[in-house]
Amino acid sequence: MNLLIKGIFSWRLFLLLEKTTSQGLRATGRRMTRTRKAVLSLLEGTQQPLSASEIFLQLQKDQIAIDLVTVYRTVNVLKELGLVVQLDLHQEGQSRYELKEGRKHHHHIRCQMCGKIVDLLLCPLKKLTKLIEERTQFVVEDHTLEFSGFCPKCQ
Amino acid sequence: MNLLIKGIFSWRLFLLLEKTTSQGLRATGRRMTRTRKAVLSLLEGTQQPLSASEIFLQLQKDQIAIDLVTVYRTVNVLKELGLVVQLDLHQEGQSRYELKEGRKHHHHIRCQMCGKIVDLLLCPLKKLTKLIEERTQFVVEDHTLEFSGFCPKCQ
DNA sequence: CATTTATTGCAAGTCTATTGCAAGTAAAAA
DNA sequence: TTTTTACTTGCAATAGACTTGCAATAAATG
Repeated sequence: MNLLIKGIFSWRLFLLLEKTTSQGLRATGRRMTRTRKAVLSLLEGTQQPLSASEIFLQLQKDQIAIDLVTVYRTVNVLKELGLVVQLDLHQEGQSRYELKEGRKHHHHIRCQMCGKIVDLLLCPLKKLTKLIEERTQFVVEDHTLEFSGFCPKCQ
Repeated sequence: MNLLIKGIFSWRLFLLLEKTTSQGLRATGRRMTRTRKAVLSLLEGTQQPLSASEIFLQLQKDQIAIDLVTVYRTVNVLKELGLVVQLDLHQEGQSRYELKEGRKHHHHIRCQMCGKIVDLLLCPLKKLTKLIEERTQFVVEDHTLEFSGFCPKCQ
């Protein structure tokens, strides 16, 4: 398996690709391809959640030719496999994607000025979920929580 | 002022239009028009938050001809005036609008099956906001919180 | 009721994302 | 290794939500 995407080797990336191939793709009759490796590699090496067009542009910079359509299809496959989380942040008009692999459930805060996104490593909603289920008679499956404001640089 | 939209008179609607005109529109050099009355009237009489196209279609049913573009412009004006809140619910791909007038800050739960949206008359995030400001050094301006799951009918 | 200028409708455009299909290619079978 | 199978990709076209330009319309004011 060719791991030398962009000429950079990462042990974490190797494990991620291995696991994705054997437990994710192969198990669902899918294949590990050049483009899927490239997208996984990029997401693995990036802090901020990326949009489809950002992934497209970054890979273009890295001399990896992938159609934008393929980026959309790829992140959707990775989402189905549970490897990637899709974020629909308020007032962004586009989705962002981040690796879920090995990360705890968390939320985000976004700067209204520069768009910087920072992880919030907390979730205060477990108790609240029960209360809501009692009050509304819904079965709660998911929640989204997002803060926005001004980051230190933009205040 | 013609209040007889759809031939139905409502005292609450009368007060809303009066207040909107004098304190909102007039104060910002804007005008109370047939279309703004119609949109306000519809939102005032609806429980669920409505999307632009839903507003458009409902007004068409009510024999009130308003262009979809005008609906978008109208809800944006009402949003600027602070009379309407824009909701960008997860996985909906479109914004919804609800009257803010006279309502407390609240959040929503949405059925993943039928799309029904129910108000949650609570907000557990006041204390959390301070903690987040301390941890991230952001100044928090806003937050969004949304639950999803299955409503009683769809379970 | 005439004037001023905000507002509307229509057409066209933007942006994000999806779909159909022929060509390309990874993985299994021979 | 070669062949076969069918999953993937790129390209073009399309869909859907929303915006913009502009001429025509219609509120508000004197």
